[in-house]
Parts: sequence; structure tokens; C-alpha cells
Amino acid sequence: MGVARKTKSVSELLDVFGQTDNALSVVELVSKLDQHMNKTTVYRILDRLEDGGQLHSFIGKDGLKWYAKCQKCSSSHHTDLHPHFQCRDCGKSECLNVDISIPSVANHRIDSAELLLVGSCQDCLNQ
Amino acid sequence: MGVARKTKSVSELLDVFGQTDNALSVVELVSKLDQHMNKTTVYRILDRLEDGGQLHSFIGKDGLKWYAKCQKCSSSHHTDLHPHFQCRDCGKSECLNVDISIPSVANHRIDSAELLLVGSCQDCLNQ
DNA sequence: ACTACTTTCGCAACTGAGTTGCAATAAAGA
DNA sequence: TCTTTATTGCAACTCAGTTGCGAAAGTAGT
Ligand SMILES: [Mn+2]
Ligand SMILES: [Mn+2]
Ligand SMILES: [Zn+2]
Ligand SMILES: [Zn+2]
Repeated sequence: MGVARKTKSVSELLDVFGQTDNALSVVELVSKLDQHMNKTTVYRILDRLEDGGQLHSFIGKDGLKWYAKCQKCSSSHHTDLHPHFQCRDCGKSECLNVDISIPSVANHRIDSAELLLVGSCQDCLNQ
Repeated sequence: MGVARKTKSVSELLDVFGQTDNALSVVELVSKLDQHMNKTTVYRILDRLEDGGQLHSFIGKDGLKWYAKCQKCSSSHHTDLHPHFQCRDCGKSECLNVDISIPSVANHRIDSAELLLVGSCQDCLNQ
């Protein structure tokens, strides 16, 4: 049911997301917030924020979980279908504001789709 | 550099892939081959077969690694870009023979793409 | 078939992301 | 302030995947 109580830990985590438009890996978040909260807490808050429609998640190229802010999602209903980009050089991930077309597949019901593009980001190309 | 020696373990693993057109998760393979070879061996052979262009891999919706036979890939060069489907109900994954369009992204170089569709497979819909 | 060379394998120990159970803590409302 | 209950910290756990190394088994040459 999302976040029910705005605790100090929830605010701190939201602050981190407020400071960037990039996606953030859980590993990165746990490490960055190490002095402020337990890693279990990070996992649980991310879970609740996704459940509440404030964040969405995807699996990166190495199987690690990433989170990013939702833009157009109503609470507890993720609708904004967009691809993600992960840089092979620096590892960073971004949400892409690009429309994608999902192919229909005979005899299959498609409920969701994840498109992950891998390559080099702008920063890594310019150096 | 792919597989250099056709060992008993390599043959057994290829036999498993020869019996199905579906993708197989590493977890499943390790469990199925438990009496025949060590799990480290399974991981290493899969690695080599992918490197040699006989198999390709992708990350499933839960972050687990899956492998499937390559159709059009020359050895050590994976070219067949296609989406994968994973059933939310039974967990199985398949390669889809469907063309997908990869959007271009300004100021980014895209090297590869992974499209994962999630939903219900034919078997699970008919029951 | 024997030898030498090198790849491959088994094993056991390890790594690291993510989870669980439970007691302690702290929001939020009355 | 009191009560209720969501949330947190902690420690232990799970499990996919990796590593190092000595032993075993392909392979090519003789
Ligand atoms: Mn996104
Ligand atoms: Mn495939
Ligand atoms: Zn980069
Ligand atoms: Zn199914």
C-alpha cells in the first residue's frame, strides 16, 4: 500500500532521488545511505515507494535492480512505458523519454515490457 | 574463444538444449544436470558456448540468467536481435521470432538492446 | 598406444545482492 | 499524553554466481 508514514528515512531517500534525474542502483543507494540507515531499510522503503507509484524499477544489464522517479504514474499504478539506457563504460542508467512499440505475439498475453539499451552515454563519448 | 574440446559435459549440455526450443535458466540447468556435472562446470560451459556463438543469454524478469540456442549467429559474433518472452505464471521463457525496432537516442551510442516481454504464455492461457 | 601439452573439471570456499524474523522504536491520530 | 501500528535495526540467512587450485581428460604428435 505504499508509504504510510513519512519517516526520516523515507525523506532522506526521496531527497537522494530529488537530486538527480538518473536512475539509481540499489547497491549505490545502500552504500550512499550507509551512515543514515540500514540496508534492509533501504530495500523496504524502495519497495513501498514503488508500490505507491513514486518510484519504478528495472533490472540492469548485470541483473542488479535500479530505481528511478515516476513521472506520469498514478499511485500504485505504473503506466509510463519507456526504455532504459545503461552505459557500458561508466555503468550509469537513465530513463529515456522515447516511445517504444511493443510487438504483439500470437497466443500470448503481454502484460508489461522492459527495453534496455546498452552502449555509451554522452559523458563517456566525450572523453 | 568458445569450446575447444568436446567433452562429455559439453555434449550433455548441448543435448539438453537440443531437446527444446525454449530458453533455459541456469538455475534449471544446474539442477537438471546435478547428477552429471558440477554447477561450476555448467556455468563455465555456458560461458564458453555463448562465447563461441552457439548460445546466447539474457537476464529474466527476476534477474536470473537464461540461455537459448543461437539460430543465425556466426561463431563469436551475436547478431540475431530478438525479444524474449517470460511467462509470469509458469516462469518459462522463449525467444521470439519477431523484429523489433530500436529507437535511436541523441548523444548516445547504442551497442545492444534487450527487450523482455512479460505476460502469460499459451499453455497458461488455456487453463 | 604412449607422451606431452593444455583445456576442462570437481571441489570447497567464497562473494555479494537481496530476504526474513523479531524485538525495539517512532509516526500519527485520538 | 496515550495507544496503535507502521517502520526500523540487527543479525542471521538464502542463493546465484565466482574463484583458486590440484586432478582428470581431450588432443595432437610420435
Ligand atoms: Mn525509468
Ligand atoms: Mn533468444
Ligand atoms: Zn557513461
Ligand atoms: Zn506459462
